[in-house]
Amino acid sequence: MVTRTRFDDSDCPVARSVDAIGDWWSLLIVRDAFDGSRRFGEFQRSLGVAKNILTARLRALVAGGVLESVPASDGSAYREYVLTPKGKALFPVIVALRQWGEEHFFAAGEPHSQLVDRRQGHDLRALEVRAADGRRLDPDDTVVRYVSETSA
Amino acid sequence: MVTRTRFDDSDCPVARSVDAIGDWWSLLIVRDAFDGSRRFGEFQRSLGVAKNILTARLRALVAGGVLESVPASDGSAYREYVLTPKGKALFPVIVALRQWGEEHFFAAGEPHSQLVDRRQGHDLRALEVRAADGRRLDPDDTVVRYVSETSA
DNA sequence: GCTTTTGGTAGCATGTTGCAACCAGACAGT
DNA sequence: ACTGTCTGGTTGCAACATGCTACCAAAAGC
Repeated sequence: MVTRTRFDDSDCPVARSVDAIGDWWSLLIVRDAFDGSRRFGEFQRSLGVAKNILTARLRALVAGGVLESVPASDGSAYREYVLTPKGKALFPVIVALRQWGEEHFFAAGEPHSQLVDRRQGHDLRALEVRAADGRRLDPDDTVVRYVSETSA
Repeated sequence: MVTRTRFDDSDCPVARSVDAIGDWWSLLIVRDAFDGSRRFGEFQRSLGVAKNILTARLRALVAGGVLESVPASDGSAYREYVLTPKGKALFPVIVALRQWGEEHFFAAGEPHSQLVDRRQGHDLRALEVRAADGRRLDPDDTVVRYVSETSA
Protein backbone atom coordinates (compact mmCIF):
# COMPACT_ATOMS: atom_id res chain seq x y z
CA MET A 1 0.00 0.00 0.00
CA VAL A 2 1.16 3.51 -0.66
CA THR A 3 0.37 5.26 2.57
CA ARG A 4 2.33 8.09 4.00
CA THR A 5 5.17 6.63 5.99
CA ARG A 6 4.51 6.50 9.71
CA PHE A 7 7.14 6.99 12.36
CA ASP A 8 5.17 5.98 15.41
CA ASP A 9 7.31 2.93 15.97
CA SER A 10 10.63 4.60 15.40
CA ASP A 11 13.09 4.49 18.24
CA CYS A 12 13.78 8.17 17.77
CA PRO A 13 11.64 10.50 19.85
CA VAL A 14 11.89 13.21 17.23
CA ALA A 15 10.27 10.90 14.71
CA ARG A 16 7.47 9.98 17.06
CA SER A 17 6.77 13.59 17.87
CA VAL A 18 6.69 14.45 14.23
CA ASP A 19 4.33 11.59 13.62
CA ALA A 20 2.06 12.54 16.48
CA ILE A 21 1.66 16.11 15.36
CA GLY A 22 0.67 14.90 11.94
CA ASP A 23 1.13 17.91 9.74
CA TRP A 24 1.87 21.57 9.75
CA TRP A 25 -1.71 22.64 10.15
CA SER A 26 -1.77 20.83 13.45
CA LEU A 27 1.20 22.76 14.67
CA LEU A 28 -0.40 26.05 13.71
CA ILE A 29 -3.59 24.99 15.43
CA VAL A 30 -1.55 24.37 18.55
CA ARG A 31 0.11 27.74 18.11
CA ASP A 32 -3.29 29.40 17.94
CA ALA A 33 -4.40 27.45 20.97
CA PHE A 34 -1.47 28.89 22.90
CA ASP A 35 -2.57 32.27 21.62
CA GLY A 36 -6.01 31.79 23.12
CA SER A 37 -8.14 30.35 20.35
CA ARG A 38 -10.65 27.82 21.57
CA ARG A 39 -13.53 27.63 19.12
CA PHE A 40 -13.72 25.94 15.74
CA GLY A 41 -14.56 29.23 14.11
CA GLU A 42 -11.66 31.01 15.74
CA PHE A 43 -9.18 28.52 14.36
CA GLN A 44 -10.86 28.59 11.01
CA ARG A 45 -10.77 32.36 10.67
CA SER A 46 -7.29 32.69 12.05
CA LEU A 47 -5.74 30.02 9.86
CA GLY A 48 -7.84 30.28 6.74
CA VAL A 49 -7.82 26.50 6.61
CA ALA A 50 -10.55 24.57 4.86
CA LYS A 51 -13.13 23.35 7.30
CA ASN A 52 -12.81 19.68 6.44
CA ILE A 53 -9.08 19.84 7.09
CA LEU A 54 -9.66 21.64 10.34
CA THR A 55 -12.22 19.05 11.37
CA ALA A 56 -9.81 16.22 10.65
CA ARG A 57 -6.89 17.90 12.41
CA LEU A 58 -8.84 18.81 15.50
CA ARG A 59 -10.09 15.27 15.73
CA ALA A 60 -6.60 13.89 15.34
CA LEU A 61 -5.20 16.25 17.95
CA VAL A 62 -7.93 15.27 20.37
CA ALA A 63 -7.30 11.60 19.64
CA GLY A 64 -3.59 12.17 20.19
CA GLY A 65 -4.17 13.77 23.55
CA VAL A 66 -2.86 17.18 22.54
CA LEU A 67 -6.21 18.92 22.61
CA GLU A 68 -9.25 18.18 24.64
CA SER A 69 -12.82 18.88 23.64
CA VAL A 70 -14.58 20.48 26.55
CA PRO A 71 -18.33 20.85 26.38
CA ALA A 72 -18.88 24.54 27.05
CA SER A 73 -17.31 27.62 28.64
CA ASP A 74 -19.64 30.54 27.96
CA GLY A 75 -22.84 28.60 28.56
CA SER A 76 -23.54 27.83 24.92
CA ALA A 77 -24.04 24.28 23.78
CA TYR A 78 -21.00 24.32 21.51
CA ARG A 79 -17.70 22.66 22.20
CA GLU A 80 -14.30 24.17 22.67
CA TYR A 81 -10.83 22.84 22.14
CA VAL A 82 -8.26 23.41 24.82
CA LEU A 83 -4.72 22.23 25.28
CA THR A 84 -4.10 19.28 27.53
CA PRO A 85 -0.95 19.21 29.68
CA LYS A 86 0.65 17.18 26.91
CA GLY A 87 -0.32 19.89 24.46
CA LYS A 88 1.03 22.62 26.69
CA ALA A 89 4.30 20.71 26.80
CA LEU A 90 4.73 21.63 23.15
CA PHE A 91 5.44 25.18 24.22
CA PRO A 92 9.21 24.96 23.78
CA VAL A 93 8.71 23.52 20.31
CA ILE A 94 6.59 26.45 19.24
CA VAL A 95 8.93 28.93 20.86
CA ALA A 96 11.93 27.33 19.16
CA LEU A 97 10.26 27.51 15.76
CA ARG A 98 9.21 31.07 16.42
CA GLN A 99 12.68 32.18 17.34
CA TRP A 100 14.18 30.43 14.34
CA GLY A 101 11.67 32.13 12.08
CA GLU A 102 12.22 35.54 13.63
CA GLU A 103 15.92 35.19 13.18
CA HIS A 104 16.02 33.95 9.63
CA PHE A 105 12.91 34.92 7.75
CA PHE A 106 12.25 38.51 8.58
CA ALA A 107 14.10 41.53 7.38
CA ALA A 108 15.18 43.95 10.05
CA GLY A 109 12.19 46.05 10.96
CA GLU A 110 9.74 43.86 9.10
CA PRO A 111 6.55 43.60 11.09
CA HIS A 112 5.72 40.27 12.64
CA SER A 113 3.80 38.83 15.52
CA GLN A 114 5.87 38.61 18.63
CA LEU A 115 5.63 36.46 21.71
CA VAL A 116 6.25 38.53 24.78
CA ASP A 117 6.36 38.17 28.51
CA ARG A 118 2.87 39.08 29.68
CA ARG A 119 4.09 40.85 32.76
CA GLN A 120 6.68 43.10 31.28
CA GLY A 121 5.92 43.03 27.59
CA HIS A 122 9.48 42.19 26.73
CA ASP A 123 10.68 39.77 24.12
CA LEU A 124 11.72 36.37 25.39
CA ARG A 125 15.21 35.13 25.96
CA ALA A 126 16.52 32.83 23.26
CA LEU A 127 16.21 29.15 24.06
CA GLU A 128 19.41 27.51 25.16
CA VAL A 129 20.33 23.86 25.10
CA ARG A 130 22.14 22.98 28.28
CA ALA A 131 23.83 19.97 29.77
CA ALA A 132 22.73 18.47 33.05
CA ASP A 133 25.34 20.56 34.82
CA GLY A 134 24.20 23.76 33.15
CA ARG A 135 26.86 24.23 30.48
CA ARG A 136 25.54 25.61 27.20
CA LEU A 137 25.76 23.04 24.45
CA ASP A 138 26.23 23.46 20.74
CA PRO A 139 25.16 20.73 18.35
CA ASP A 140 28.75 19.52 18.18
CA ASP A 141 28.85 19.06 21.93
CA THR A 142 26.20 16.39 21.80
CA VAL A 143 25.95 12.91 20.41
CA VAL A 144 23.07 10.53 19.87
CA ARG A 145 23.30 7.29 21.75
CA TYR A 146 21.11 4.29 21.17
CA VAL A 147 19.99 2.89 24.46
CA SER A 148 18.77 -0.66 24.41
CA GLU A 149 17.75 -0.65 28.03
CA THR A 150 17.39 2.11 30.54
CA SER A 151 19.69 1.71 33.44
CA ALA A 152 17.55 3.84 35.68
CA MET B 1 -4.99 26.12 -8.28
CA VAL B 2 -5.00 23.47 -5.62
CA THR B 3 -1.49 23.66 -4.27
CA ARG B 4 -0.50 23.06 -0.72
CA THR B 5 -1.08 26.26 1.17
CA ARG B 6 2.06 28.31 1.69
CA PHE B 7 2.83 30.35 4.76
CA ASP B 8 5.89 32.17 3.59
CA ASP B 9 4.17 35.52 3.70
CA SER B 10 2.53 35.04 7.04
CA ASP B 11 3.38 37.57 9.71
CA CYS B 12 3.88 34.74 12.18
CA PRO B 13 7.43 33.44 12.43
CA VAL B 14 6.17 30.00 13.38
CA ALA B 15 4.31 29.77 10.10
CA ARG B 16 7.32 30.87 8.09
CA SER B 17 9.54 28.35 9.81
CA VAL B 18 7.06 25.62 9.14
CA ASP B 19 6.88 26.66 5.54
CA ALA B 20 10.64 26.77 5.17
CA ILE B 21 11.17 23.30 6.53
CA GLY B 22 8.63 21.99 4.10
CA ASP B 23 7.68 18.63 5.47
CA TRP B 24 8.52 16.07 8.09
CA TRP B 25 11.12 14.30 6.03
CA SER B 26 13.09 17.50 5.94
CA LEU B 27 13.09 17.71 9.68
CA LEU B 28 14.31 14.15 10.01
CA ILE B 29 17.00 14.85 7.44
CA VAL B 30 18.11 17.76 9.59
CA ARG B 31 18.02 15.52 12.64
CA ASP B 32 20.28 13.04 10.88
CA ALA B 33 22.56 15.84 9.81
CA PHE B 34 22.96 16.83 13.45
CA ASP B 35 23.69 13.20 14.12
CA GLY B 36 26.53 13.24 11.63
CA SER B 37 25.04 12.05 8.35
CA ARG B 38 26.48 13.79 5.34
CA ARG B 39 26.06 11.61 2.30
CA PHE B 40 23.01 10.90 0.22
CA GLY B 41 23.30 7.22 0.95
CA GLU B 42 23.61 7.77 4.68
CA PHE B 43 20.37 9.71 4.78
CA GLN B 44 18.72 7.18 2.57
CA ARG B 45 19.66 4.19 4.65
CA SER B 46 18.98 5.90 7.93
CA LEU B 47 15.56 7.19 6.98
CA GLY B 48 14.37 4.53 4.59
CA VAL B 49 12.96 7.30 2.45
CA ALA B 50 12.43 6.83 -1.27
CA LYS B 51 15.30 8.26 -3.22
CA ASN B 52 13.23 10.61 -5.32
CA ILE B 53 11.76 12.14 -2.17
CA LEU B 54 15.18 12.45 -0.62
CA THR B 55 16.50 14.11 -3.76
CA ALA B 56 13.69 16.62 -3.72
CA ARG B 57 14.03 17.35 -0.01
CA LEU B 58 17.78 17.77 -0.08
CA ARG B 59 17.41 20.13 -2.98
CA ALA B 60 14.77 22.12 -1.15
CA LEU B 61 16.84 22.30 2.01
CA VAL B 62 19.84 23.49 0.05
CA ALA B 63 17.70 26.06 -1.73
CA GLY B 64 16.35 27.19 1.61
CA GLY B 65 19.79 27.68 3.05
CA VAL B 66 19.47 24.99 5.68
CA LEU B 67 21.91 22.59 4.09
CA GLU B 68 24.85 23.27 1.90
CA SER B 69 26.20 20.98 -0.76
CA VAL B 70 29.94 20.84 -0.38
CA PRO B 71 31.93 19.21 -3.14
CA ALA B 72 33.99 16.66 -1.27
CA SER B 73 35.43 15.76 2.13
CA ASP B 74 37.15 12.41 1.80
CA GLY B 75 38.67 13.12 -1.58
CA SER B 76 35.98 11.42 -3.62
CA ALA B 77 34.16 13.26 -6.35
CA TYR B 78 30.78 12.96 -4.67
CA ARG B 79 28.99 15.70 -2.83
CA GLU B 80 28.05 15.96 0.79
CA TYR B 81 25.33 17.83 2.56
CA VAL B 82 26.23 19.75 5.66
CA LEU B 83 24.28 22.10 7.88
CA THR B 84 24.70 25.80 7.35
CA PRO B 85 24.69 28.11 10.38
CA LYS B 86 21.00 28.64 9.67
CA GLY B 87 20.52 24.90 9.75
CA LYS B 88 22.45 24.53 12.96
CA ALA B 89 20.16 27.14 14.46
CA LEU B 90 17.41 24.53 14.25
CA PHE B 91 19.08 22.70 17.09
CA PRO B 92 16.65 23.88 19.78
CA VAL B 93 13.72 22.85 17.59
CA ILE B 94 15.02 19.32 17.27
CA VAL B 95 15.86 19.14 20.95
CA ALA B 96 12.41 20.41 21.88
CA LEU B 97 10.72 17.80 19.71
CA ARG B 98 12.99 15.12 21.06
CA GLN B 99 12.22 15.97 24.65
CA TRP B 100 8.49 16.12 23.97
CA GLY B 101 8.66 12.73 22.32
CA GLU B 102 10.71 11.20 25.09
CA GLU B 103 8.28 12.46 27.65
CA HIS B 104 5.04 11.44 26.00
CA PHE B 105 5.58 8.61 23.56
CA PHE B 106 7.79 6.13 25.32
CA ALA B 107 6.88 3.79 28.09
CA ALA B 108 9.20 3.82 31.05
CA GLY B 109 12.19 1.71 30.17
CA GLU B 110 11.32 1.52 26.50
CA PRO B 111 14.50 1.76 24.47
CA HIS B 112 15.01 4.88 22.40
CA SER B 113 17.78 6.93 20.96
CA GLN B 114 19.01 9.54 23.35
CA LEU B 115 20.81 12.80 22.86
CA VAL B 116 23.55 13.18 25.38
CA ASP B 117 26.28 15.56 26.35
CA ARG B 118 29.34 14.35 24.49
CA ARG B 119 31.68 15.15 27.31
CA GLN B 120 29.91 13.48 30.16
CA GLY B 121 27.42 11.21 28.46
CA HIS B 122 24.58 12.59 30.49
CA ASP B 123 21.09 13.36 29.33
CA LEU B 124 20.39 17.00 28.58
CA ARG B 125 18.56 19.43 30.76
CA ALA B 126 14.98 20.08 29.72
CA LEU B 127 14.53 23.21 27.66
CA GLU B 128 13.11 26.15 29.53
CA VAL B 129 11.35 29.18 28.18
CA ARG B 130 12.56 32.24 30.02
CA ALA B 131 11.79 35.92 30.09
CA ALA B 132 14.40 38.52 29.34
CA ASP B 133 15.10 38.83 33.05
CA GLY B 134 15.49 35.08 33.45
CA ARG B 135 12.15 34.13 35.02
CA ARG B 136 10.79 30.81 33.80
CA LEU B 137 7.68 31.29 31.74
CA ASP B 138 4.68 29.05 31.27
CA PRO B 139 2.48 29.41 28.22
CA ASP B 140 0.03 31.44 30.27
CA ASP B 141 2.73 33.92 31.18
CA THR B 142 3.13 34.97 27.59
CA VAL B 143 1.03 36.74 25.04
CA VAL B 144 1.35 37.30 21.32
CA ARG B 145 1.60 40.87 20.23
CA TYR B 146 1.31 42.07 16.67
CA VAL B 147 3.98 44.60 15.99
CA SER B 148 3.43 46.87 13.06
CA GLU B 149 6.80 48.55 13.31
CA THR B 150 9.87 47.72 15.30
CA SER B 151 10.82 50.44 17.70
CA ALA B 152 14.42 49.33 17.81
C1' DG C 1 37.82 -3.18 -18.71
C1' DC C 2 34.41 -5.17 -15.64
C1' DT C 3 31.71 -4.95 -11.54
C1' DT C 4 29.90 -2.54 -7.66
C1' DT C 5 28.59 1.47 -5.32
C1' DT C 6 26.72 6.03 -5.32
C1' DG C 7 23.50 9.18 -6.49
C1' DG C 8 20.27 9.91 -8.73
C1' DT C 9 15.68 10.04 -12.66
C1' DA C 10 11.16 8.27 -14.69
C1' DG C 11 6.61 6.34 -14.47
C1' DC C 12 2.74 4.88 -12.21
C1' DA C 13 -0.79 3.96 -8.43
C1' DT C 14 -2.67 5.74 -4.45
C1' DG C 15 -3.32 9.03 -0.64
C1' DT C 16 -3.88 13.57 0.84
C1' DT C 17 -5.04 18.37 0.30
C1' DG C 18 -7.93 22.14 -0.90
C1' DC C 19 -12.03 24.17 -2.67
C1' DA C 20 -16.85 24.74 -2.96
C1' DA C 21 -21.29 23.31 -2.05
C1' DC C 22 -24.35 21.55 1.07
C1' DC C 23 -26.51 20.70 5.71
C1' DA C 24 -28.18 20.17 10.57
C1' DG C 25 -28.45 21.88 15.08
C1' DA C 26 -28.09 26.07 18.13
C1' DC C 27 -29.36 31.00 18.89
C1' DA C 28 -31.77 35.41 18.43
C1' DG C 29 -35.54 38.24 17.37
C1' DT C 30 -40.66 38.76 17.09
C1' DA D 1 -43.61 28.85 17.31
C1' DC D 2 -41.45 30.67 13.05
C1' DT D 3 -37.82 32.56 10.61
C1' DG D 4 -33.19 33.90 9.69
C1' DT D 5 -28.50 33.60 10.88
C1' DC D 6 -24.33 31.62 12.99
C1' DT D 7 -21.66 27.68 14.20
C1' DG D 8 -19.71 23.60 13.20
C1' DG D 9 -19.42 20.63 10.55
C1' DT D 10 -19.90 16.63 6.06
C1' DT D 11 -19.57 15.29 1.14
C1' DG D 12 -17.70 15.19 -3.59
C1' DC D 13 -14.43 16.18 -6.73
C1' DA D 14 -10.02 17.70 -8.96
C1' DA D 15 -5.24 18.50 -8.44
C1' DC D 16 -1.09 17.59 -6.24
C1' DA D 17 2.26 14.95 -3.33
C1' DT D 18 4.02 10.59 -1.76
C1' DG D 19 5.90 6.09 -2.19
C1' DC D 20 7.24 2.16 -4.77
C1' DT D 21 9.78 -0.07 -8.39
C1' DA D 22 12.54 -0.04 -12.23
C1' DC D 23 16.02 2.09 -14.66
C1' DC D 24 20.50 4.69 -15.42
C1' DA D 25 24.97 7.20 -15.63
C1' DA D 26 29.17 8.43 -13.49
C1' DA D 27 32.65 7.26 -10.13
C1' DA D 28 35.27 3.73 -7.41
C1' DG D 29 37.25 -0.49 -6.80
C1' DC D 30 39.66 -4.49 -8.61
